[in-house]
Amino acid sequence: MTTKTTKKKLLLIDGHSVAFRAFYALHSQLERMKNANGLHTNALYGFHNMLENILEKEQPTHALVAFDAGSTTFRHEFFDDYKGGRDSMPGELSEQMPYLKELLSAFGLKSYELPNFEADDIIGTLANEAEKQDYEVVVLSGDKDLTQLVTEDIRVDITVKGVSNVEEYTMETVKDLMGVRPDQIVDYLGLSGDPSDNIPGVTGVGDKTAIKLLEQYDTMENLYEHIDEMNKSKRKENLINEKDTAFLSKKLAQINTESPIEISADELDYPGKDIEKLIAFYKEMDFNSHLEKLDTEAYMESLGEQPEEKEIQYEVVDEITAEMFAEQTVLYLEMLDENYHKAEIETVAWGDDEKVYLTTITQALASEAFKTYIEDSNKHKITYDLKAYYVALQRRGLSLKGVDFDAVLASYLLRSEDSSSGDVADITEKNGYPGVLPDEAVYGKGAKRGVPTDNEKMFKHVASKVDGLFSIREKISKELVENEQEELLYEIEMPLAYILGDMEIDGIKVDAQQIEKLQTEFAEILTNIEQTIYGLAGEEFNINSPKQLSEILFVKMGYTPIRKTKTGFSTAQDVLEKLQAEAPIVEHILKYRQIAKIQSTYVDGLLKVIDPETSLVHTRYQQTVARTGRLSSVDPNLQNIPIRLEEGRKVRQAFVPREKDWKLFSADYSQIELRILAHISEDKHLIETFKNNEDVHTTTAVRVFGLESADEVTPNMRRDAKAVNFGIVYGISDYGLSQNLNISRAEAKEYIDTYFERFPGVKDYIDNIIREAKDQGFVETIFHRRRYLPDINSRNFNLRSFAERTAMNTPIQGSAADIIKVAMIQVAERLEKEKLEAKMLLQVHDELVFEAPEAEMPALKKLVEETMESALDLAIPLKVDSNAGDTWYDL
DNA sequence: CTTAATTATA
DNA sequence: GTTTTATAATTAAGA
Repeated sequence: MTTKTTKKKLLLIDGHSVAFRAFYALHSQLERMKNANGLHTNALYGFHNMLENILEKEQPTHALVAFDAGSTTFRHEFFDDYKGGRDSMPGELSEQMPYLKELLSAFGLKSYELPNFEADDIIGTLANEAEKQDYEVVVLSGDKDLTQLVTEDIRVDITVKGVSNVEEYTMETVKDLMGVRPDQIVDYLGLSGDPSDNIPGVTGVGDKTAIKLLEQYDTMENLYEHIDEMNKSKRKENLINEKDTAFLSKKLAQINTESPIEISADELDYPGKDIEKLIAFYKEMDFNSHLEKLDTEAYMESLGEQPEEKEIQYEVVDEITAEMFAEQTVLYLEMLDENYHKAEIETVAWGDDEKVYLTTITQALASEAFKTYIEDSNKHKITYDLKAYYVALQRRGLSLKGVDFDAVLASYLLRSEDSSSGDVADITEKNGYPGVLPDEAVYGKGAKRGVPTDNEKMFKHVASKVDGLFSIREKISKELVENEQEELLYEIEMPLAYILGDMEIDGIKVDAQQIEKLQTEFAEILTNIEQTIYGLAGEEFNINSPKQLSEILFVKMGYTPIRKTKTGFSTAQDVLEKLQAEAPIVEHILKYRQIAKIQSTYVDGLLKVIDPETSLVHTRYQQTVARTGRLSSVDPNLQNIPIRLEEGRKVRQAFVPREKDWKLFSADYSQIELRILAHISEDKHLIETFKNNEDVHTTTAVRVFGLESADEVTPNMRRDAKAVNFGIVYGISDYGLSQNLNISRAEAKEYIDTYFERFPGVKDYIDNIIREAKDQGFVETIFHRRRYLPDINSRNFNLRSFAERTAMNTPIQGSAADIIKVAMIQVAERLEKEKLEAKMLLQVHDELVFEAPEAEMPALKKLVEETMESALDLAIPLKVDSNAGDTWYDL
C-alpha cells in the first residue's frame, strides 16, 4: 500500500495589514454595515470573507495570524521616525479590532504578537523556519514589502481591490509584478523608499529608477562599489550624498527572519472552525447570511450522520409498580404547549442514570403507585421547571412533593441568560452532557410542531432528557455552592414556585361585561377620532402604521421630522408632543394611539383570556426570564395593566373579587429601590431621610437645590428631584436627565454633580460597584443573585456604558426582587398558618394584590404589612402602603 | 414567520 | 458619535 504524504502547509496572515485592507475595501459600506449595537462591522466582514477564501483555497494544515505589538519596534532604535507621519487607525476600524480576535478564534486561528517586533518579522521568522522543516508556506498580507520573503516554498498573497481577490507572488511572478527578484526587494525599498512606512530612500529615486539600477547592478552593495563608473548626474550625486540613508532604508525594510519568537511552526496546527463560536460571532455581528449558510451546512451534515447517542435503558410501561420508583429520580413531564395551564402532558417519565420509565398521563393518573410517588416527600425528585409540573399535576388532582432540585431554576441562578429557551438540550449541553437533541429536532417548529408519528422517537428523546438531567445535577449543585446561591435556590426560588403556582391556578376574576362596556365606549371614540384625523389629513390611511403616518405628517403635510428611526422618521410620542404646537392633527393622533392601545391590548386582549366558565384569568409568572431576578407575567401580562391615565385605568374596574362580600386588597413597598440604594450605599443622608420617614424626593430637592427646609420645595423642584432620583437608580447620564426634564445638558449635569456632592455615599457606591463589575465580571444582589456583564470592559462605548449602568441598577432592582419574593413566601406561610381565607393573587414588582372576605380585611392588612416590612432587616425601615376596595381601580 | 416601532407597567 | 433600568403585547410590513 502506498501512502501519499501530503506536504504540510503553513498559512501566515498579517493581521493588521489585512484588517486595513478589508476596512478600506468596504469603506463605502461603512455606515450601512453596523450590528445592532452600533458597532461598525465592515472590516470584520471583509476579513471574514478573505479568510473563507484563502482557507478554502489553501486548506492549510497549520496557520497563524500575526499582529504588530505596540507602537515601537526594534527599528525605532536606529530610526526614530520609522512609520512616522502615519495616520492613526480610524476609530471605526479600531473599534472592530477586539472583535477580530473573536473572529479568528471562531475560525480556529491562533494569534501571535511579539513586543518590539512587527507582524512582518514574526511571519518572516516562521516562514523561514517552516521552509527548513519542509513546509509549504503561504503568506497573506496587504503589504507588498513582504514579497521579499518569496522563495521556492514560500508564496506571498497580496490583497488587491475588494475582498475576494489576491495577487500571488511566487518565484516566477515577483519579477514580472515588481520588476525585481524577491531577494532584491529590500534593495529596491532602500533605494526607492516606502512612503507608507516613512522609509526615506534616496531623493529622486522612485520605483522605475530603482528597478533600472538593480537590473544593472543587481544589489545595492554592488551599485555602490561601482558608483564611480556612473556618469556624472544629479542622480549619482544623490546616491553618493544619501548613501547612509539608502543603507538605513534597506535595513528598515529588511524583515527580521530571526526574531526571538517563542513558538514554532509545528505548534500551529490548524484545527478548523469552531462552529459554536462562529455562530455566536455571526449573531453578535448580525451576519445573518453567514448564519443561514452555516445552518444549511449543519443541517446537510446532520442528515449524513446520526448524532452519537448514549445507549439509555428505558422502558415504556402500562403497569406501574412501586418498585419502579427509586429514592432519587428525575421526574419529567413532556408538554409541547408552553402554557402548562392548558397543555396536554404527552409523556410522563421518571428514572435515574440506570433506568428510565415512560408512560402516558392517563396511565400515570390511574396508578396508585404513581400518585404515591408524586405525593411522597421522601421520594426525592429532580424536576425541570418546578412550577409548570406543580401546576400541571395540581390541575390533575396530584399534589407534587419531595422536589429537592429544579434544573431550570438552578441554571437560571447560575447564568440567568442561559435558561430562558426552555430546551433541556441547552442546559445539559452547557453542563457537559451532549446527548440530548434540541426539542425542535424531534418535534419540529412553528405550525408543524407536534408529537412525531414515530412514538419511539419521542420516548427516546424524553429518556435522554431524564438521563441528562440526572447526570448534570451534581455539577450544577456544586456551582451553586461556589456562588453561595443555595439559599437563593432552596429557600427562595423553589418555595416561591409553589406559591406562584397557586396564585396562577387561583386566577383573578375579571368582569367581562364591564370590559365589553369599555369596548363599545372606546370603539365609538376611535371612530370619531379617525374621522377627525382623516379630515385634517385630507385622506384615509392606516393610523396604526407608523410608516403611513410619517408619510402623511412629514411628506404630505410637510412638518419637520424630529428624529429618525432605522427605517424612516419617528412618530413616537415624545416626537409628536414636540409637534403639537404647530400641528393640530397630532393631538388627535396621540389620543387615537392612547385609546387604540387600551382597546387592542387591554380590552380585546383581556377578553380573549377570560375563562368563560369561571370568569377567571390565569396569568403565568415567568420565574427565569428577567435578568435582574424580577418576575415577569405573560399570557396575559397582568403587570402592566394601565393606571396612569384615566381611560386606561378604567380597565382596572373589571378586576374584582371572586365572591360577593369579598374585597380586593393591595400592599406596595414605598420607595423600595431608593431604600435599597440607601442600604447598600450606606449613604448617611439617604439613610437619615428614610429613618426620619421623610419624603425622599423633597429631601433630595432640599439638598440638591441648597434649600434651608422642606417648606421651600416647590412642586417643580420636587418633580425635578424625583427625576434625578430615578436617574440615579437607573445609572444616569446628563443627556438622559436633560431629555427627561426638558432642560439643557449643562443644567442636568449641574443637578447630577450636586447630587453626588450632597450624597457622597451614593457616588462611592456607584464607583465601587462598577469597579467590582470590571474586576470580577459580574454583580450581585443582597441574596447573591448574580448577573454577568461581559461588556463591562468592552472597547465599544455603547456596550460598555450600558454594562456600567446595568452594574449600578441590577443590585438595586434585583435586591428589591429578592425582598418581595421573601415577603411572598412568608405571607403565604402566615396566611396558611393563621387560617385566613384570603388569597394572594398578583405580584406587580413592588406590589402584592390579595382578595379576602370583607371581615378578614383588618387581619389581612396587619399580616401583610408586618410581613412585608420585616421580610429583611436593613439599615433603613421598609415601608408598606396598602388599600382595600371593590375593584382593582379603587386600590 | 420574523423584525421594527410603539406603548403599557414598575 | 453616544447618552435611564426591567419587562410584554400589538400592529404593520417585509421575507
